[in-house]
Amino acid sequence: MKKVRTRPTYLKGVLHGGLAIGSLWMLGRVLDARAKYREMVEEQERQLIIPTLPTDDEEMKRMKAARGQEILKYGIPDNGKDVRYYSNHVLLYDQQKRIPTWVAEHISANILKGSADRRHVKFRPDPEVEERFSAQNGDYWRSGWSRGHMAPAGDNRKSQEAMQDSFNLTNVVPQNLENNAGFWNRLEIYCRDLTNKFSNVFIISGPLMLPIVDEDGNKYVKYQVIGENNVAVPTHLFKVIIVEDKKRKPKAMGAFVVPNEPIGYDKKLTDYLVDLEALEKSLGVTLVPKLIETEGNVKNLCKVDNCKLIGRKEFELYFIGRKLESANTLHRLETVWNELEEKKLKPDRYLKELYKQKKSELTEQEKLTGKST
DNA sequence: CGGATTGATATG
DNA sequence: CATATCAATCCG
Repeated sequence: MKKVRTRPTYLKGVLHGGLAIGSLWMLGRVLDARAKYREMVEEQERQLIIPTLPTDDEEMKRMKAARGQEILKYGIPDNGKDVRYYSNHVLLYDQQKRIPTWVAEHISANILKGSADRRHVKFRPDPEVEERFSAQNGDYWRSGWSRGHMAPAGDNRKSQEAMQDSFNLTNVVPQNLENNAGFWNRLEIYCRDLTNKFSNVFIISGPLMLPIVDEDGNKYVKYQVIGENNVAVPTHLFKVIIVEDKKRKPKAMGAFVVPNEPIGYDKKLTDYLVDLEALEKSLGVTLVPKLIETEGNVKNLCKVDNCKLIGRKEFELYFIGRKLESANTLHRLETVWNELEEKKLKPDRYLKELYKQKKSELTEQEKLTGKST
């Protein structure tokens, strides 16, 4: 494009008529007018000429940033997607879906020790999230979906603060109850058991919305939303596990994607083993960017370990133990104890001992309250 | 360990 | 009065 430059008419007289010799006043006026003219031309150039693309990348960046500042005069749209830090977990929260995008944690045998109790803690909206972008307990109530921890309560017994943090709804997704209490629970127990074999275990968990092919042959991402706040129900859940050796080097990694539905004892964890790259692609997130650097040394978790979840009998014995521990009446204690026979389970020495101890404890207690009332 | 539901009580 | 909170009970 050619620049259009017109000579201002007010200068014509001066230039055509020549300078008035001896008139410094006039010379001053002329110089003044020329300066003014140059200024005007430059201004026209600034207005009319589209700047040529600078070859320098840095210059380009600078220009875009400067233009961006003008464009975003009224602020940068804010989706609140800053990484959020808590006592014992870190997460990215999705304000649109009202669930986390991912939740990261680190556990070790030492970190798992503790006595923080989930009975003294309640699910609550995350106080750090703007209310209109937050899920509420009411959204889950009678929805048919349970509130599933991503960073499990059982990984946060170290302190009551960590326990309470894990009950923030930013750490929760709508999860099938049977899945939550069953397969997913066993997966979480498996992760905790890994700390007996490996010094440190790093875990990232989160929800996934996978596309399905509909009758028309097209693909759709479809998910239910619950409650007034339209909390998104994930179609699947993922968990990435990294275990370290004693030198604190990454030893093995496993990525799993599990459907958000009941999963029975007939399924193995390895049935849900997936390629990390594929999971990341589907999620749109590079989950462990710094693991890539040492990828060559990181083995498949299920080859280093067997990726075997706790079995049915072991599992049922496990939570019967928990129930015996929490029994507060003799009647309750007996009810739980009778479950063993119903399920044809044989109590081990620990369970028998626990039962005996609890029985004498509760007998004593009920004698006392019986007398006082 | 992972949860929901219900009913009594407290509260504005 | 309706809603919030807690304790008790229950299930896999």
